Amino acid sequence: MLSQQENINSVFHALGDPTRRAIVEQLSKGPISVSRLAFPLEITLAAVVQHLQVLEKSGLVRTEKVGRVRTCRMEPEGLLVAEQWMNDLRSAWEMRLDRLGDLLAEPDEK
Amino acid sequence: MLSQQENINSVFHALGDPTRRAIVEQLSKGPISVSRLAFPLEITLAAVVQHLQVLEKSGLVRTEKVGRVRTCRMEPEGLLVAEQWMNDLRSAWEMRLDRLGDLLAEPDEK
DNA sequence: TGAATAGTTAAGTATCGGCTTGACAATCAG
DNA sequence: CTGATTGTCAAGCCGATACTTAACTATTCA
Repeated sequence: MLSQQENINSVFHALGDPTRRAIVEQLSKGPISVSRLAFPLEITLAAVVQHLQVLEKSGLVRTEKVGRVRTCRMEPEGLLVAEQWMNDLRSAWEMRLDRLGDLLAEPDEK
Repeated sequence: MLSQQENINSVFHALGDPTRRAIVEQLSKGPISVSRLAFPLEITLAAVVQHLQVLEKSGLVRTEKVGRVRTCRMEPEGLLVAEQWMNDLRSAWEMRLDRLGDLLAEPDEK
């Protein structure tokens, strides 16, 4: 089981690579097999499989093999940790601005 | 000038590193100098400066030097491209689900 | 002026990450 | 069974990157 910190790390690390972002963009349009995923990317199947392993460990993608074809789907829940991290960051930033604003508005409050 | 794609890439790449995320977390609490930023990170000043260069090029951080101290601030606008990318991804995913739902609800529509 | 503070820059190192190749396994179609 | 499709695994290559060290600059302060 991944700790929260490790999970955040794996998600941002996964999204840091443009090829992997292209993969999840494709998956957002619907499930697809590994080889059909590979085709427009112009890299080998093996490379795509490696990207998929990274994405799967991060929880952004789920895959399932039936017969000889592995079908890949986006896992929207996986995005949550990243979205949450950014929201928290913004909140901290804005809370600080608010406190600053209060101080400026009421400089001589008791 | 960075293209949109290059910008998305630089932001996600910047956030892919845990030390850099720690830096922007610290900056969300307010501006701070480079050496005060470095202290809890347990790496050299030089390393922190390098991270700051990455963050600055991505637009997530702005720095300004006055006298001999460089003050670093978070640039919340920089987050927008990443937030936008995630929103677009979710939208695509949900639009697809909607169309799927329509098909199931009205299987014999003209 | 001299010493301390704060940061910069360049060079080198070592690890990581993305990719390929090539050999292999499993499934399906004829 | 044979051959084609689809994917897997292991090894290695190589460029990117996180980090250090060390020499240097600029500013502040006593």
